[in-house]
Amino acid sequence: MRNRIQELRKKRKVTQSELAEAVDVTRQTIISLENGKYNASLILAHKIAQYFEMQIEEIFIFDQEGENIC
Amino acid sequence: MRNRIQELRKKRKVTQSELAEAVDVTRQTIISLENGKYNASLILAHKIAQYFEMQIEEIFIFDQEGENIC
DNA sequence: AAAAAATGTAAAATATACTTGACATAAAAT
DNA sequence: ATTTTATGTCAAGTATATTTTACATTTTTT
Repeated sequence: MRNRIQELRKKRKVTQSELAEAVDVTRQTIISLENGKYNASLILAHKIAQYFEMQIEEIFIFDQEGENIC
Repeated sequence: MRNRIQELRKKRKVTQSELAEAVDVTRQTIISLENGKYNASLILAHKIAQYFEMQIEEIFIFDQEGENIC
């Protein structure tokens, strides 16, 4: 699963700190999400989607149906 | 945050075990989600949404903007 | 009414999301 | 060129999601 956070954030010229504060998490969390360290929780995903005024599915991309790693 | 899993599941006459298997989690997880014990992860929310052929936001309801408990 | 299927509870274990703090480097501003 | 602002890394700690197992209760089927 990948996400378009960094892309959207830069497009709107918003800083990691600003986004972090807006959605009420640490800057560290934003960094980790942008760099694919882990996935956002549903609540955080929702807050981020609201911030960008988009649907969750437009920001978080769940490619190839079978999400298998094997 | 509440969800419509149980409602949708019953409407389609599908059992907890069946849904659990379909989205690849334990029956326990479905029970806990339906009974509001905790929130689904983003990936699970997505799998469930796909199962019901709906958008995540149509199934998981994030009421009153300020999600504050205080 | 008895058997079977579906739902629920509880607790311990593991996995993953998120925080905190301290420090390093890159980019932008003065 | 040097200060400031933005981005990144690392590690340890806390919180929350998910699994596993075993058992209890309710609902449905026969």
